[in-house]
Amino acid sequence: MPTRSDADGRLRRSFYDRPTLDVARDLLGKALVHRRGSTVCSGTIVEVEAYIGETDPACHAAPGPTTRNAPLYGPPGYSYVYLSYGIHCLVNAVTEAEGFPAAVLIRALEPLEGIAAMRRRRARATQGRATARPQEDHELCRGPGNLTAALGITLAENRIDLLGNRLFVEDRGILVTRVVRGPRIGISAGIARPWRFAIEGNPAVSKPTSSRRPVALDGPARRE
DNA sequence: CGTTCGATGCACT
DNA sequence: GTGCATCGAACGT
Repeated sequence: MPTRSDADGRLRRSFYDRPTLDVARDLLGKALVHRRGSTVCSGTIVEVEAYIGETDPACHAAPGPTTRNAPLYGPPGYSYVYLSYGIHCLVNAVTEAEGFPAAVLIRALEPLEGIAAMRRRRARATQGRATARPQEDHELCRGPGNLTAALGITLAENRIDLLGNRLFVEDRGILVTRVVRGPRIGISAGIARPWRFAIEGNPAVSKPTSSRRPVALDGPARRE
């Protein structure tokens, strides 16, 4: 079978040019890396969600092509970053063939490199607000808005090639065995689709509302 | 345990 | 003008 990463472990275009659910599951355990100048921040991807096509009511492509969602219709292996609730930038990896709008939202990382920079950025992001600063390392990138703040990913990182040297994903040989799967978080439509994946038991995984608990992939079927 | 709510910017109707 | 793929504190039961 073809390798989907290069000699350095960088994921190739062919990794992203696949069914989105496969890409989502396979992104678990990979390392997301952001370089800004000499500052490098990275973390192991521990939680993702898939957004697939115009028929997925929670996907930004649901209304058809617009200015904002244009990256979803572009080639796979590009970033899609947008502003959520006027406060947080959320980062996706575009998947599937060009023309089919789909992506994987990166929801949580376990910090690897650049932890001091992550703490600085998170502290800056909470300035002027009565919000507690993260104490433990695994809190730095827990949640899609938190991880972009920690890594310094902004709208300036929208629609950039994930095969470049600025924002990319690496295979560092981590084998993920236990995966939990459940409904996506924070959406009002499309809740029935279990398109959220996370590494079981990882402390950096964001906490869903109790009514939306994930279930183990191997576990018993969950009642609707 | 659970739900509510403010902060905040912008794409979209 | 409306509604978010959020976060975390505050408050209700």
